[in-house]
This record gives sequence, C-alpha cells and structure tokens, in this order.
Amino acid sequence: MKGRILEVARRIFGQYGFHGTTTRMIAQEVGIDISTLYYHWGEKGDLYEAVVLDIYEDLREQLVEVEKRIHGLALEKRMEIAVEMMTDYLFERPEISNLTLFRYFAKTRHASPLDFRVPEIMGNIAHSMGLVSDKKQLQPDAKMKMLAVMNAIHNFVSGQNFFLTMLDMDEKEYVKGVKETLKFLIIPAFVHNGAAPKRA
Amino acid sequence: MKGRILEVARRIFGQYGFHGTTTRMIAQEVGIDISTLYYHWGEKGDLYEAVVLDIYEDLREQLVEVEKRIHGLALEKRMEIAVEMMTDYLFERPEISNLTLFRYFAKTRHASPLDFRVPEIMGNIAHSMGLVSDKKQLQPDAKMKMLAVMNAIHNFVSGQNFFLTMLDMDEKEYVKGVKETLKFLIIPAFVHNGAAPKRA
DNA sequence: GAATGTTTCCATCAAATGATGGAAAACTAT
DNA sequence: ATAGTTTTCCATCATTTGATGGAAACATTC
Repeated sequence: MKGRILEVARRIFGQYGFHGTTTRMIAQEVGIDISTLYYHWGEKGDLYEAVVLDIYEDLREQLVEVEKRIHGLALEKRMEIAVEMMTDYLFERPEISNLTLFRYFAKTRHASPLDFRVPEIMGNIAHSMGLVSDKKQLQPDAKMKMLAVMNAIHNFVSGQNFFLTMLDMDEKEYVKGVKETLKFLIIPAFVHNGAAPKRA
Repeated sequence: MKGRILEVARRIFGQYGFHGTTTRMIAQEVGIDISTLYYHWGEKGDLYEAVVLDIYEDLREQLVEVEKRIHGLALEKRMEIAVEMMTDYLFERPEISNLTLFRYFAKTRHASPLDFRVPEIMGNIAHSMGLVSDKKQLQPDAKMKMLAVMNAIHNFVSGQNFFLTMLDMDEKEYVKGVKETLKFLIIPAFVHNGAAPKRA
C-alpha cells in the first residue's frame, strides 16, 4: 500500500506541484480513505520528500544504464545515444522532469520541508555522457554545462502538452523534433569546442 | 492601486506559483485589506491572468530592444549580445522566468483560468536573435530551437538560488558562468551548423 | 455644502485543506 | 478459534482560503 501511494503521489505532485496537490486528491486516486494515507506516510511534506528522493534515485539508476550503453564509443556517438536514452526515459516519466523543475524555483509557504539534501548527480550525468573520467572532479563550469544539458531535456519533457499545442504537432513528431533539437544544440558545443577531456 | 497590486502579485505568483500564493499574501504585501484586492482585481485567477499577460508584454518589449541593438551585426556577435541582454534582463525579473516555466507544466485544480491565449513570441525571439528575417515564417523545427534557447536562459534564472548553493558560487560568479555556459552551448549550434538562414 | 461616485475596511461566510481519534475490519501467529 | 497486531474507515476538528456585503472613508462634481 505504501508503494501504491508513493506511485500515485509521484504523478500528482508532478502535475500539480506541492501546493496544488491535496492529500484528498492522492487518497482518491489510490482509492483509499485519507486517514490511510496519513497512517502510511504521515504529513504531506514527508510524502513529498519521499517522492522527490524516489525520482532522484530513478534518475541516478537511469544514468548508470546510459553509461553502460555508451561506454567505449566515440564522443559524438556517446552524446547522441545519451540524449536519446534520457529523452525517451523522461518522456515516459514526465513527473521526474516536472518535480525537478519545481524544485529549482517553486517556494512553499511554510518552513520548507523541501530543503532536504538530495543526492548529488551532476557527476553521474557528466560521467554518463562520457564527459569526464572521474565523477568526483567536476568543476563548477562543467557542472553548469551539465545542468544546461539536463535542463534542456527536462524542459521539453515537462512542457510537452503546452508545446504540442503551440507548435501544432502530434506527439510522435514532437518527440522526434525534441531529439533533433537537443542534438542540434548539444553536440556541436561539446564536440566542436574540444571541451571534452580525453578519456583515460 | 491596481498597478501596485499587479506588481506585488507578479513577484509572489512568480515565487510560489498559483496555488502556493494566497490572496492574503498579496494583500498583506501591498498593505491593504483583502477585499480591496478583490475590489480592484476580482477573482484570483483573473489577477493571475493579468500577471501572465503582463510579463509576456515585458518580454516582447525587451525582445524588441534586443533586436534594435544587434541589428546589422555578424551572426555570432548577434547571438552573444542577445544572450547577454536577455540574461541580464531576466535576472532582474526572475518572476518572468518562473511564471513562464510554471506555465509550461503546472496544472491547476479547477477549470483552468490559465488556458488563455498568450501572444505568440517565438517569432519575436528568432527575429531578435537575428535568425530569421521574417517573423511570420517560422517553421516548427526552428521554433523548437528558439524554445530550447529561451528555456535554457529561463532555467538558469529561475534556478539561481538552488544552483548557487549546489555550485557553491556567489551571485556574480554565477551570472558570469551562466552567460559563458549559454554561449558555449548556443553559439556553436547556430554558427557552425550553418543553421541560420541568410539575412535578406 | 450636498449629492454622487469610488475606494477601503471590518466582519464574516462557505468551502477546502491538513490532519486526527477511536472503532471496526483485516491480517497474522499460535 | 483466539489473541494480538496492523490497517482501514468514519466522523470530525482546527485552520486556512477564496470571496463577499455593507458601512465608513475618501474623492469628485456641481
């Protein structure tokens, strides 16, 4: 039951944000009484925290998968595949992108339950893209580049419904267009700028 | 009074989002009674709508300024200046970026007052970057590129507080790093890919 | 100054929201 | 089958939130 609640909470928090989500919405979606929700998860903020940690763990695991897949390939190929894989993955779980973006800037009205530490994944991202050989040594400027790359993907995933309408595309076209756009933007920067360190 | 309320509402909605913002928060910040707020602006959703339209108008005007400034320059120079100007502008008005991002994916719990039409500014963006000569002719793939560029800026602006901590930087370093990262990412894509159409 | 219109506030409402106590139901172990 | 434990629900609470009516205060016009 606890896991079912977490699963539903994840989706709803991802769509409506912390304040836009009521505990009753979650309970109703799961098909339980609201006190059952409190029985299993305690306060709303606790549940939200669990959700955020959950998505970060998912993201970390996926980055590991990406890395396995691109290991040993040429830089450009590595980036192409990384972008494809991350994009596909996130499109299937838009709440990850939404919750990530909410986390960057959405404030809450009370002592923030949201200021908990989240695992550092910048190094994982860089490593999974094959841009560093040692995850522990990432410089701030490289971190910013990683942020820009990941956020570019998150944005297209999160904004899908909005942008589909704006661009007058269907979903398939959109996903295809997203991938092309991301590669258009990202690959020249890293490949042509000679920004990638030599692999050990 | 009406304008004062709008100004304050803009900031608070930008930080807390629609559901995270209460009408009392706004009234208190302005220093008025809550019914005064309702007297001038009607329902909460109406005020939010006015705020969103307000920021879009601001953004449009700034894009016009950018265009004036870069007119006639070489592509690379145009993009550098456009990125600098837009970044500076948005850092002074983070609510624009926040509200824009909220709009892409944050759902509301009732018949959405948020689904109103907003002026189309993709053409303005492309034009202001000097990437098309006719704003009316933007193809979907070009629009996606514009989106990616603008969203990259919005993300760094919106995420400032979060990223400052993550990256262990002070504000000045951060802004500088943002500009460098954006140029690092954006310029190669457009300049080296030969993606920019010839200027008429 | 009076009449009229506008703005502001106080007091309040209905509904919503986060949350809980206690009892019943379900489950588990012997 | 019984006892003990866990889970679920109903009923409810305190507080918050969006919103309003009416009166007072203020501003404008003649």
